[in-house]
Order: sequence, then structure tokens, then C-alpha cells
Amino acid sequence: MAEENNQYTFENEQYRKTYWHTCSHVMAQAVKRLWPEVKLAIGPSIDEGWYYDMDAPFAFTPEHLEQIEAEMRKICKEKLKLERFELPRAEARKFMEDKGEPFKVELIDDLPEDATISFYKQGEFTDLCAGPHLDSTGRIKGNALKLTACNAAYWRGDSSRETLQRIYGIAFPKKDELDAYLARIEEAKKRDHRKLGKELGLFMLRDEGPGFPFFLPKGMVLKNTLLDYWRQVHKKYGYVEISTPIMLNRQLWERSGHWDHYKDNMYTTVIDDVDFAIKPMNCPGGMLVYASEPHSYKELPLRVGEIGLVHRHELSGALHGLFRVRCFNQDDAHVFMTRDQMQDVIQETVRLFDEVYSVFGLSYTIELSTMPEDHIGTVEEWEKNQDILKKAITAMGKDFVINEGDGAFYGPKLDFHLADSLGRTWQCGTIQLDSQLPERFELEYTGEDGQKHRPVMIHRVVLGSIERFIGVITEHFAGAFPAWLAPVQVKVCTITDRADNYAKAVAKELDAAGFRVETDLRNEKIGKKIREATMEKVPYMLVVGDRDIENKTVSVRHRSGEDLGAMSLADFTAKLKAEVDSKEIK
RNA sequence: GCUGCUGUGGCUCAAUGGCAGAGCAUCUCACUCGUAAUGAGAAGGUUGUCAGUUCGAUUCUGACCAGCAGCUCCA
Repeated sequence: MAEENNQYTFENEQYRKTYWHTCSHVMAQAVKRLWPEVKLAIGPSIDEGWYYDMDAPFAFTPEHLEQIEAEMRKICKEKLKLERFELPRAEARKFMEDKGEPFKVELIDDLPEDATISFYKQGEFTDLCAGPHLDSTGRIKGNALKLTACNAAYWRGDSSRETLQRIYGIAFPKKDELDAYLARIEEAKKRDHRKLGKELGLFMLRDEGPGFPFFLPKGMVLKNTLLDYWRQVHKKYGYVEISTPIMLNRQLWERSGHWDHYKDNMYTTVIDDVDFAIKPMNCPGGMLVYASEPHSYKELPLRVGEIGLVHRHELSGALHGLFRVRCFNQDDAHVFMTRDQMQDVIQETVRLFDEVYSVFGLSYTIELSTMPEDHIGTVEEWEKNQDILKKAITAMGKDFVINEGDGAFYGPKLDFHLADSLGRTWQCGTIQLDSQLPERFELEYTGEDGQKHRPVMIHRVVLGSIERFIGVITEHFAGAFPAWLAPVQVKVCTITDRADNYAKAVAKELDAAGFRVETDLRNEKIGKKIREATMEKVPYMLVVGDRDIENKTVSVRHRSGEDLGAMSLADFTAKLKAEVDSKEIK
């Protein structure tokens, strides 16, 4: 407990959580003072700050939040002591019933019969809570707290239950820290890929197709460059590539299990009286390719990649820029192997992931998702497969956290969550172990013994969805993509129209050398051209004027503002080539 | 899908129950300029859609669509 170790600093995570937890109670107290009819549900501290869920007869607005904040500051000034006391369950229940707090009663009802329930009292306000808490509301710095949002949340996370009002807050020991936090949030908003995507002309979304992104010319360059790299890496790791149809008949989806387990998210249609579904996943098509010819153990592990366009009908409220769409390209691959090869293949796949992510300077955390309620296959099979995943990852010296019951319906998986430069994480890569689909599709290979055997397989994506990955790196780089990825790598800017022909010749030469180059020959001042190219995040600007024509040079400026001076075009080309080839992040 | 909010030229945003405005971008003209915005002019909008109230609706009401925040969901 914070009081005991006397670590009154946010460096101490326990203290930080306790601080925020107490803030949440102060917030609840403030709300009850202002609107006694509000029913309290639950108010934990979270990774950043806290929230409190409550049932109010109206929806909170930003104006309400200001009122609540003011009341919270008052409570802090009052320096109310937090006193802990305990009651047996039955008394605790009656206590909350008398106070007219139905959600608290429900919480108590879920505790064991013989439980003793702790409460914290601060002034006139008492709340059910396990603690710990600060010893006084006076410990909270009133001017360094802020209520950041009010929103809806389901009671107990259940969409069939009451919709409650949730208020989020954040607080720090000092006002500077609050200001720094708020500044960081502002910075995050500037990096939002939806904003940058529009500004940089990467992609767009239209009312005519909610969740179906359009890629614009510059976004397409990004996507294709990414895919070129992807193909290069996968070739190195021994993958072959296939492409399977977007639409296949119902029978196939019934066989794969998708019709039963995933139908609500699938787009279906009827053609010549036969049900068809647009693929939400690539695997059944991949199964058909494997099954189309006999295989030998000598071919295994057989690594088959597919950049597959999938469609999934996600709930309208879940859509979010490129992070959550209804149609996207998966950089999918299925690796067919013998049971003996499983661990090696998983480890090889993780090495491939490491190689790809490091190119972008992205770090990740791993989650192991285990057997869900709705699954196919036996429990023994699941446990065996989960163990293999654990063993493979542990042997590589990597940490993981377990995400209970979140596996795919056909098998357990390792999910790779990428952190962007602001520390937010997005699931991108996944490695899913599957012995069910080979069974359902009766896949076989001929073993050394001349007998037919059933292979096992993994489904895996590195980038995840190309769309999501583009969103992640857009935010990660704040739109300033490394030169090898930048849609436009060089902008040749003229000082006067006397340099037009020279600029065109420079651009032509760069284009011939394989670079993506644009010219800015507009009748504008050089300052304006520099400004606009910088805002477009073009890595290099080549300024050319009379002096450069005379000396046969280009004056090089990096988007960071650094002036690299005049050099020959050959020198610049060599420099850029080195930067592109090394995929340097700059 | 749920709760709340939002929707005005290509973009960012004003304003109003009585002829809809600015900046940027676009086009034209002048300026020919050395590292983050040269000046002037022109053109551009049935205010998301459909109903309703009203003498009159972009403004008020309702439904729908889309977006935003969060929840739920997420192979």
C-alpha cells in the first residue's frame, strides 16, 4: 500500500494507480453532490488515469465535466480523510440497498456468501472498494487533474445490459505534467493517419462505401513499394505465391467451418440459385490449392503466400480509418508441415517477423490466444498446439502474455502487437496453428514410409492487413516515410523559369535511375516551394537556379530543414541510392 | 449494433428563422525572385439526404445516411 512504503511518486506504479483510484472516488463523490439521483457502477484506475461508470438520467456533456472538475477541486481542498471499514456481505448489501445503489448491490451479490466487504468513507461519501486509497483527498493536486471525456459503456461490458455513462479523467502530481500529457495527446492527433492520409493524398473514404478504402496515387505507390519489399523478403524465406478467388460457393465455406462460425460477418449472394460468399479469409482457397495435387514429405514445409483481398462485414460503429475496415488485403501465407517441423517453422516465422518489423523501427509485444468457447477440434489437440507455440516462443527468449479464450475457432495463435511512436499498440502480425482445416479438407502428403499422412499448418500474416499496416506506419513516421517508401522521393524546385529545362533534365535523370521524382516549375518563390514540399514530407528537395546551371550542381535540402549544400547530381544520386538501399530511417 | 456529438465550396473553418462568408487550393494577370507562404483579380455552395413546422428553413422537429469519441465486436 502506498501509505506503507511512503513512495509518494508516480515512478512508483502502485502509488500512481492508487492516486488515480482515489481520484475516481473523488469524481464519484463530486457527481453525487451535484446530482444525487445518479447511480454509481464501477470506477477503476486504468493505464492512463481512471474512469467511473454511472447511470445518469441524462448524458454528460463537456459543460457537466467542468462542473464536476470544479467540485473535485473543492473536495481536494477539503482534505477529507479516507477511512476504511468492513462489513459482512449481508450488511454490506443492505447498506448499498438503503443508499439506492442497484449496481453496487449487484456487485456484492456476485461475491461469495462469507465475504467481508471493505468500504472507504471520505466525508459524506462512502463507496464500496477493495482499495488501496490515499489517506486524504488533500493529497490530490486539484489543478493537475482533468476530466478528458464522457462516453457510453455497457454495464459489465455486456451489450445486452444497461448503457451507462462513463467519465474519463487523468491527474498528475504537478500541473506541468498534466500540460505535458495534454500536449502529447495533441501531438498524437497531428499524427492521426486519417488526417495525414487526407493531407498527403494517400487514401480516402466515401459515404458510398463505408469501411471500403480508396487508395489514391500516392497511397498506391506506398502500398506497391511495401508489397515489393514483402515479396523480396518472402522469396528469401522460401515462399511461393498464389492468388485465390474472391468469391467461392457455400459448400466450401461449410466445409471450412466459416459458414457456421463466421456467417454474420460474411457478404453473401446467390448466383444461379447457389449461395456464394465473398471470402473473409484466404485459407479455404489455399486448402484447395494444396489439395489439387499430391505432395511428398520432401516438399515440406511448403510455404505458400497470398496477398488476398478479404471482405468482412464489421459493425458500423467499429470502423476506424484504415485501422478497422470492411475490405482489406492480408499478406497471408499458409505453411504446410509435418508435426515434427512445427516448432522450427514457428521460430523461422518469428525470425521473418523480426526482420520485417526492424526495417520499420517497430517493436512489438506478443499475445498467446487460447481456446475460445466456440471452437472446433478436441481440447487435447488445442492444448498440444498451445504448448508448441509456448515452447517455440520461449526457446527464442521472447516474452508473451496470455489472452485467454481469444484464439481463432480452428486453433491457438500468437498475435504481434506493434507499438507506434506514441506507445499505442495495434495488432498486426499473427501466427495461427491449425490442425483442423487439414482434417476437414483431408489434406495429405506421402511420408518416407510410403504411407499417406496428414500435415498440420500455420496461417500467418506479418503486416496483418496492408491497410492497417499503412495506417500504423503513417502514424509511426508522422507521414515522413523513409526515403525507400516515400511516395515522392525528390522534388526539384526551380528558382526562376530560366532553370526549367535544367530542372526537367535533372528530374529525367533521377527518374531514369529509378527514383520517384517531381518537379515544381510553378511561378512561385523558392520559399513557398520549399514550404510546400516540406509539408508534403518529400525527403529531398533539389533547389536549382542560375548558380546550379552554371556549376552543374543541385542544391540539396532535406525535409528536416537541413541544408546539405550544392553537389553534383551524380553525388546526390549515389547518396540517395545508398539511403534507399539500406532502408535507412531518417 | 449501442450512447452522445458532428455534417456549410476541393481543404480548414465562420455566420444566420429573411439574398451564405473568410483563408488556403484552383484559374487569370503582374512580379523572375537562392531555402517554410509575392501581390491583384476571377471563378467556385440547392448548407449530408428525405420529410415536417413556417409567409419564408441552411438555421427549428423527425427519420435516414455518413463521420467522430467510447462501449461491444475483431480470424
